[in-house]
Parts: sequence; structure tokens; C-alpha cells
Amino acid sequence: MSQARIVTRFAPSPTGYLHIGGGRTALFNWLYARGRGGKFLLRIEDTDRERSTPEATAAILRGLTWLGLDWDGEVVSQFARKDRHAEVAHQMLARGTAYKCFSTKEEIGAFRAAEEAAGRYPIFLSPWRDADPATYPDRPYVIRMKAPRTGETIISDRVQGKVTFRNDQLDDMIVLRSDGVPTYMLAVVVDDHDMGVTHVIRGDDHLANAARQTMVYDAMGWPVPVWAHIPLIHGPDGKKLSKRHGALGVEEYQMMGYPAAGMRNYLTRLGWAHGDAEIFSTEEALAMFDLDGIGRAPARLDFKKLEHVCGQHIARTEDAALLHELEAYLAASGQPALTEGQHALMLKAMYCLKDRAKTFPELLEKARFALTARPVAPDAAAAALLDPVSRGILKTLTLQLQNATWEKAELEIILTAAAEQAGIGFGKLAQPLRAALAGRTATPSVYDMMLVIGRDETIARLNEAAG
RNA sequence: GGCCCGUUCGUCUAUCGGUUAGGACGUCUGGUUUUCAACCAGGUAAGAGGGGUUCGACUCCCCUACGGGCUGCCA
Repeated sequence: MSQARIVTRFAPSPTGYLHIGGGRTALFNWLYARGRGGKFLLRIEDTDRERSTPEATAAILRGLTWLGLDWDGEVVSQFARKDRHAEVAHQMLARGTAYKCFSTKEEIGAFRAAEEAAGRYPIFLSPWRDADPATYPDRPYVIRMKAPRTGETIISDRVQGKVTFRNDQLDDMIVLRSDGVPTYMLAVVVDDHDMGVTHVIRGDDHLANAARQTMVYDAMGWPVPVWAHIPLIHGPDGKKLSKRHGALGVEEYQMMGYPAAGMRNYLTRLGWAHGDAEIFSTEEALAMFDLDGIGRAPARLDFKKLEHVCGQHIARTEDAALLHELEAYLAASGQPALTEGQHALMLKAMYCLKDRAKTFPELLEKARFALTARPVAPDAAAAALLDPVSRGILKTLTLQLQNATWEKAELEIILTAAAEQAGIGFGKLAQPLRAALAGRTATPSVYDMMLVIGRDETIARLNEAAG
């Protein structure tokens, strides 16, 4: 049997931003398809007209784009396909695998209330299931799936294994509402079938749905896709994800300054493993990712590890690309863009910055010496370092730097000698120098700073501080 | 309530009946050092509980506890 081309999809409902769990689901689908030369499709499940908004759709698309998850073809609107769904519902009717049900919401509600009051599990069994069409009343009806009443439905899941559901636990779900709008349960199946989806990778909150959906596939005589129900992500406290945990929309993470590559890496490892692989590029992830590596237990978000992974990625990213991403971060978070001069200096400085930052805000903080303009405004700690004695030493140093060739080796000789002359350790010299050059007490190496800003700027800042 | 899923260091996880239960983050100690980081070395720390099956269980089965999901004319 030849392996058909793999097609996966991400199908969010546009009722809010793309949250981190949805982002990971999309990522898994993307990795699986793209890693195997398959297609990754995007469908917006907007059949709930009350709660769906175009703003949410836009936010989801932005989130996916930032994460670098590109999809094939046009974004499919589920609502736009409602006629096709209705058509299938009627085909089911014609095939005898569905029937018209005239029970009203009130009747069903009353039934449920009575069952629950009696301490029973309310499975509504429609009296119209086998009714004679001649007895049909003249009023609105829904179309219900004629689900098997006995036996069991078995889901063969790539993550959960074989999961068995007793058919008598499942009721005849509605596939077409009385207003002619299809329900999710029908729409997903029709869409996945029509779009040629071969692998359904989604949250395990859909596991039970897979059984009902299997019945629709069977009713239509369509091949059932491969299922892979992945565990949900929990907050750091192990509870379900909510805004309280800071586990917000994917875009919030972008605002916090995490690089997309780091997010992908972290999210890939959350609930999935391949031996001891921890830090890897997207290309490597694409090559390694497989459904077999997905765990069955929900995973918690760990910001410390996220930061570590992001730091590794920042350190590995090529300078120009990193600067480009930093500027995108600036724009996305509403901060002023870099001037041409700052851009050039950042590019020059990147080598001594990227090893020490885990997020873009940290990178910016380390880059303060390169981004600031004279007069350098020292913070309290830095100002305290610039006492009269230190200023005197800096003044002398300025003279010695005047004609230095601006190379690290020579600067080392000069600074070391200066410290000796002053009768202090190198550290005692480096601190005021740091304060003068960056206005801060924590900065990159003094040599790196001097090399990056150049002789003239270095001397100007020293004079300013010494004066 | 019913059905379904889950449970290995604090956290993410490896292990697919036989290991001193491995790695990573965190944390602790030491090193490097020019501050903060980064980096390097080392330490710390785990099979929810109870029954089975087996020569041998983290691994297979059952029960309990705990957590989660579903149980809509929501998706």
C-alpha cells in the first residue's frame, strides 16, 4: 500500500486570541505535515455566529504567522460551507443513517431535568427515530444522526491507543439544526473529508467526539482519518490554563520578547520528546517530530525553561537575522524603532550581547551602551562609582587612549597599565569605566563596549564623566 | 452521576520486563572572571497507594486516591 500524502489541519474557533495550547496544537500539525512533505491546512470554525468575530480570526492568523506556522492554500471558513454540510445531512437522511426529529427544545429540556432529578444519566432518545413519515407534524425539525444503539465504537488513536466507547452511552446527535445550520459534529467531518485531511491532531478534549464523528464517517461510507489526541497544557500550578497564570495568547509571548524560534522549540518539547533532544532548530524538529513521541499526560508551562531555551536560540541566531527580529519585536510591542545609527551599532555589538540575553528586553538592556546618546545618564549605582578619585583615574586614562590603535590587544595593555599605575586592581578600574561608558554597573565587557562605540565616542564619554 | 483519559526528580521528560532509573530546566556547591549574565565541573531530587501476573516489574492486569476531559439545536 502506498503512503498517501499527509494532510493535517488546524481548526480553531474564532472566539478569542490564539492561546498557547492552540499554538502548540497548530505546531504539532505543522511539524507532522511539513516534516513529511505533506500539507498543513487552516480552517476557521465559525459556525457559532454568536461568538465568532473577525477580530479573533485576525488575531489567530497573526499568532500563527508570528510562530512561523504557514499554511497551504486559502483559509477555509466553515460557515461558508454550510450548504455543503446541509447537503450531506440530507444525503444521510436519504441513506437512512439520519432522521428528522420534531422534538422541541422544551421537550428535551424537560426530559433532561426529569432524568437528572431522578438521578439518572440523561440520554435523550428521540421518539422520531423510527417514526413513519406519514405521522410527521408540520413544524421545524432537526436532523439527527441515527447512531448505532448497541455494540461499541473503537477509536484507534496514535497517542491514546485503542479507546472503546459503548454505543448506548452516546445519543443521536443533531447534525443539522432546525434553522438549517449544521452543527460542529457534522461540519468537522464533512470539511475534513472534503479537504482530504488524513491526520486529525487535536486536543484530547475531542477524544469522545472522535467516537461520534467516526459514526458520521461510517454513515457516509468515508474513510476515517488517523486520530491523534494530544493532552492539554496546564498552567504552572497544574490547573487548567487561564489568564491568571500568565498563560495568555501567543501574541502576549511575542510582547514579552521571546523569540519565535525559541517558542517553537519549547512548545515542541512540551508533551513531546525524542530521546534527550532539548535544543534544536526548526529544521531538526521537522526531521525528528513524530506522533509516537507525544506523551499522554498534560504538561505544565515552565517559564524558567522557556527562557533558557529562548536564550539558547538567541545565542545561536546569526547577528543580522537576530537584529531583524529584534526590530520586529520593537514594532510589535509599540516601542520606538532604532535609528540608522543605532541599527549599525547594534549590528556591530550583537556578538557581545546575544550570548547573555534570554529575551529581547534583556538584549536591549545589555545593549544600552550602544543605544544611548551623550550625555550618558548614569543611574544611581553608576553615579556613585564616579567619585573624585575615579574621575581622576579616568582623566589620566583618556590621555593614554588618545593615540591608541583601537584593537583589543592594545586596549588590554593600556588598561592593565593604567590600573597598575593607579595602584588598583583591574576590577576597580573597570567599574567606573563601565559607569562612564554605559551609565550602568552591569554591562558587557569594557573592551567590547570600547571596540563597538569606537575611540572618539569612548573618549568623549570618558571626558564627560571625568569632567 | 455515567463514560473516557491520565499519574517517573519541584518542572519538561527518557525507559518500550532485567539500568547504579538517564537527560534538560530549576536549585545548591565550586571554577572561570571585569560587573551582570553566559559558560564549565560537581551535588540535590522521582516511579501516587495497594493488590496481583512473572524467576524478575516504572514497564502487563485489577482496585483505590488524586487530576483532567466529555456528557448542548458550543466548538
